[in-house]
Amino acid sequence: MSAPRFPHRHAELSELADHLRCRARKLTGPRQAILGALRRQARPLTNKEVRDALPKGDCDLATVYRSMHLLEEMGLVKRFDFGDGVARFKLLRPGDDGHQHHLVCTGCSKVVEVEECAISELEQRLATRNGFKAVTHRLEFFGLCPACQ
Amino acid sequence: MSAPRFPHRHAELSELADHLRCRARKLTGPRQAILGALRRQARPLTNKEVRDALPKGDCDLATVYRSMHLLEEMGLVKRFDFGDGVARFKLLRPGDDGHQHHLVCTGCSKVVEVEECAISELEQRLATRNGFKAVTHRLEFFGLCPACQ
DNA sequence: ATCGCTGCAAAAATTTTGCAGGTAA
DNA sequence: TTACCTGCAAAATTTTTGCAGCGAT
Repeated sequence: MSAPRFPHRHAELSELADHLRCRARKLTGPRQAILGALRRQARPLTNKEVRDALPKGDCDLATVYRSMHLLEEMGLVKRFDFGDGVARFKLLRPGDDGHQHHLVCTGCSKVVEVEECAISELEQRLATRNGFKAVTHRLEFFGLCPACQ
Repeated sequence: MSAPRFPHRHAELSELADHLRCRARKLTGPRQAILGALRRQARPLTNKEVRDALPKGDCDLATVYRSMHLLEEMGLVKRFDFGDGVARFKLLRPGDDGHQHHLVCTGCSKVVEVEECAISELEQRLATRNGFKAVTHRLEFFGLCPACQ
């Protein structure tokens, strides 16, 4: 009868279960494990990093790719592209639309989250001026972190 | 003795020649052809698009890749990443630092250039606050163009 | 008992590299 | 002549797909 000790964990797991049920998808071990790996890391992870974060043999790389597509479709995970040819994914908390940007060190790949976003006005203006609909944007910053300078 | 009829073309070619000479590189047919292909298209092109824009057999795909690296190093070309896993390149005019952003149609890949950039202030703030040096950014907008809606 | 899911392996797609011969300087 | 460049082919990387068996519902 007591409140759960780790409300986040349970909320996320049941959220996953709900999303899966809606689409007649199944709550499997690999999917929970992948979600767990993403939860343990604040920075966006590549598919390989996700697999390597799991106990050896727990999940095939192809399954990670497939799960990421699914989680992305369901809006539980957001894809990032830091321009080095590898996709990265970050877990979204409930109510988080994933619209943060990042400051990425070109030396060590350290990632700092950027809260501010000063572009919605420009985005709106562009959409109107060019007749585009459903306009979104991607913004990432790159530089050398103190340790890498 | 008359002024050249196509000052752009000659300016770009001699600029290419100059940059190449500086680095003890050679002005070859494929390199001129690639520059020509980029000049003919306003939108950023992928390596394959560049090769396919050239007369069949004029230039090997590997040579396009190698040339793009070189042209990018020399600052004659800018690399873009629209998040679909393929690199794109655009010719830079002299004095153009390539710092424009784009509004890309997710339907047909049409690209609109965006003149404004309202982020230098935020960029500066981020650099200072986090101790990063040499901070740059990438910003792209995505949406559905009028024809694709 | 269904379907969906997984691992394994093969295939695709993009990009890089090695090498022998050719070419600009 | 010398060093760079090119085409061809092979390799390396990242991502997708086919398939037979396993597993969640």
